[in-house]
Amino acid sequence: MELPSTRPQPCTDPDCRGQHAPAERVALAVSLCAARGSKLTTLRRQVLELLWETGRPTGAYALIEALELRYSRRVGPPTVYRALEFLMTERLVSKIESRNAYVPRTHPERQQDCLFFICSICGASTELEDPRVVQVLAEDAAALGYRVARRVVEVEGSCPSCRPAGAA
Amino acid sequence: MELPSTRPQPCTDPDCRGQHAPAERVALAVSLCAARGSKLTTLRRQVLELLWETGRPTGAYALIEALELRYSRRVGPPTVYRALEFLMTERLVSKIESRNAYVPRTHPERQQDCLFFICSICGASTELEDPRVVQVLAEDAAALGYRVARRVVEVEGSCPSCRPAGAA
DNA sequence: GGACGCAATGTTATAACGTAACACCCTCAA
DNA sequence: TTGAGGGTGTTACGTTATAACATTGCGTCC
Repeated sequence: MELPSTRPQPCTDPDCRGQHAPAERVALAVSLCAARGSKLTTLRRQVLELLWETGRPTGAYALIEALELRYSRRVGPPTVYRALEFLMTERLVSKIESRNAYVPRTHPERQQDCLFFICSICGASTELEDPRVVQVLAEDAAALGYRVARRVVEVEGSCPSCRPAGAA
Repeated sequence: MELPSTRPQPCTDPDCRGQHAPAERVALAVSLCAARGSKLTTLRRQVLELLWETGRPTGAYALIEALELRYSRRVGPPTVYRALEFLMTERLVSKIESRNAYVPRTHPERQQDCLFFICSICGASTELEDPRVVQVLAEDAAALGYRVARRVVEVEGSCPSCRPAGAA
């Protein structure tokens, strides 16, 4: 069998063009939602901003606290969960199932679920798209007669920054 | 690049030899733990039996109810969670993160984390080992400088039995 | 045999995560 | 203007998981 030879890009992506600051990420989301005709309300935008600014997977209740701190906005759990649901539907956010936490997606315009590498020491996560994973899982699903609706691929480990110089 | 050509086996495995009934699964676990010098106590064995008998991912609180029904044994959450922790350490059980549920593993003697296909209609899950997934994730991890400790790969979809005759 | 050590389990309480149900409010269109 | 619908607020509760400490059981060493 053959797999696509595309290698993963940890966001050295051509269409990224260095638009990596939280504000730029959010601006992209705003225009994307405008184009889609979906409503990125203030609350939803604030949640997305917080996720970008935090820089790591964040739980719903931590977001509630952050909304209070950063925007002096007191909301209940249902409110935040509804915002997260919207953001996930729009592919602006993914849930890290193994952590009950949420991360912003770098490429909301793409359809495929992506992979996440999560550092168990610092808690940071790295998003990746790898067509080879998609391909292999599709083959396995076909062999089992499964129709794929959603992929959850999360690799837990230690990131380079947390394993300085030569540690295994 | 090349990947190992080994194809996944949905438990048509040579070393399975048809030992697929719950009692046989549990017997295997008993001898495995004996060989390892780890203590598969009554409680832990009962939890494992229940998981095999249920035949699908089961939550901790459902196990508490099942222990009461099946063995007239009343236990609190910590007790069951500790049993599950032991069983996971011994690789006799895996957690399905996307469901907060637990499944018995068909090949506790193997080290690699495996993949799960989960039917969102009937709730059943199918375990699979696919060295290609391991390989691809290892390559991605290397590219990012990550050291892999644990893989969570869960594919949600619909199983053949739940999509009769020709449905996409 | 008794005292100790240690692992396993039991118990209580609570933390963390998530949702149902209903109220309110704002906007937009007829 | 009024009614419909989507978004948010509020209350209450359901579900999942763990901390902290008590008890039990079992083997070992003197």
